[in-house]
Amino acid sequence: MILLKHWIERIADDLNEKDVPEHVVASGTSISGSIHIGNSCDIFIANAVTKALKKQGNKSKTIWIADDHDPLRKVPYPLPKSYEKYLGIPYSNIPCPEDCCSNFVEHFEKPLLSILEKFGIELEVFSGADMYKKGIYDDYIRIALEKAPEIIKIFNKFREHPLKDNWLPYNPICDECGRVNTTYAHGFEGDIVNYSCKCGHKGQMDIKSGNGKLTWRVEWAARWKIFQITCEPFGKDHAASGGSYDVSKIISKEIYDYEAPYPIPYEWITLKGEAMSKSHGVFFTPGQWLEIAEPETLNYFIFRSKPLKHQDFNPSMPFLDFIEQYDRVERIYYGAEEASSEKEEEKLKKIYEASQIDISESMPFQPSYRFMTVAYQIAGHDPEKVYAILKKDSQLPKSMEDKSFDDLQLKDIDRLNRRLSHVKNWLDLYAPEFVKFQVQKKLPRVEINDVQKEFLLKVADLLENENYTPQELHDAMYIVIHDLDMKPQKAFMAIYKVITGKKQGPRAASFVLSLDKDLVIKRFRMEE
RNA sequence: GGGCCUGUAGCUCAGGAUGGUAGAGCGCUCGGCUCUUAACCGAGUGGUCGCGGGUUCAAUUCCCGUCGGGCCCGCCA
Repeated sequence: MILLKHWIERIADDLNEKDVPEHVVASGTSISGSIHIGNSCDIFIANAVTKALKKQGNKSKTIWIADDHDPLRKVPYPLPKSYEKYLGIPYSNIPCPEDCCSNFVEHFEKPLLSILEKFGIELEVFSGADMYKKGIYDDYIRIALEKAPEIIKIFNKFREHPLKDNWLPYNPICDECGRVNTTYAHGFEGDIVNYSCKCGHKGQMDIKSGNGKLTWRVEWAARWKIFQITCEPFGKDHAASGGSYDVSKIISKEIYDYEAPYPIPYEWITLKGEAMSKSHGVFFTPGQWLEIAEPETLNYFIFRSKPLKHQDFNPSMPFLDFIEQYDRVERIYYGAEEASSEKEEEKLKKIYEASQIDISESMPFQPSYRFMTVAYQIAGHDPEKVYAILKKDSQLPKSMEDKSFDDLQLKDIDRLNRRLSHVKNWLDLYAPEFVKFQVQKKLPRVEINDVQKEFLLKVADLLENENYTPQELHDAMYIVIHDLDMKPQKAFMAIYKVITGKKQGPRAASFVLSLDKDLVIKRFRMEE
């Protein structure tokens, strides 16, 4: 039972076999637009591996390299078409689209880098463009140029159409048009490379200037050695046989004499069944995640299944199920709920552990996310009121049933507040219309029949004369319904119509009681 | 041409490395005073684990094959 290991631990176990002074787990992201939960997966995985290695007593760190020397290939959402003029130009040479950052790269990496701390992720940040400018790649470029014939041989093993004999694994940035994907380097002398560009320009450049780029598979291999990378997660596109990992692995060994890192290929995450696409605007970022839930829940999303499993993310209704699942796992972890089997318990605990940033001693307060979508719409962001609603509707865990709001610990109130803002954002951003309702400030224009009116009047009288618990009111209302010989559905509908203007709503009795009594009575009497 | 993932309850998916005929959530049904709702609580219901072989005392799990679904690489990175 304790033999069960999370896949992150297994990877750490494998890495533990390697005899290195320090593990370097690398992640890297192309800055081709907003960085979303799909392509920032490697950061989360890399961080988790580092954490697991440290737990074993190994020295380890996570690094992140911005692939910002790559050329722009597609204009990312939501930039205007006019950005097409930058196609082919390295990201690092493109201006900030909103004039808020020093350039394009900063504009898109800032939203990610600024929130990593919230996820408890520590990493060393590097810029590809910077590395070229500082000359870190220089020796590797020299080797690549000299060993170009060998590299061609390796590449050709995987190619249908062999590369030309004069091909060089290096692309200068054109002096004239600024593009890096339209140049062809055909010769070199020392550090000077001769090239021609599709724009018609023929030129020479010095590799030391940083105005050029190793071809990807060679760059990747060089990078492994430069940073002494021992492990790296990457998208499945790199992992296909004959793909870039296969080739870079050989380049690394034969050209740079470095053992390729332990690979962790991962599957892409789809959004409501659609492939995430930066150019089409179909994506969901870690920052957006934090608007609607705690950082641990994203970790849970990523770590609950093996990295090559397909995962779909849907922030709409299924998100509520997801959060409830997370809460359940949390309860199981803290022994507040029993899992269906020992095996399941073991597994879920492992996943929970892997998802936590700091594991708290006692179980965090879990005001039901789903229920709070209702409570919030009644009470707004008023934790005391919301707490009262939770209490009245038996939504509190046993240990809190008797506690009043004033008895709550600070961390519980904190948690309640945070979840309230998450729920608010979810309602604003992703909730479908049918779960939304609003207590109308004035009597909405509604059509209800005489029996329904009679029902409301009688209930108003009841409320005026007595204080009820939800159950008592519920029962009392049914007596009225019975007396009037009406369908319950019609009765409830009347309540919702005069209060929210809709035909449906939250469970009527507790809903009515959670509202201001005078308002309800007046409303039921159709007074205002 | 090569490779990966996937097929398990009505739906979404765990499990599979260490073989001993299966789990969750949602749904559904029922109950909670006559109890609406994708928003409450409780109980229950639910599967020849895609198909065919093989190994084995025993296969959902391992092996081979096959069919269906999704995706990646074929040089852009």
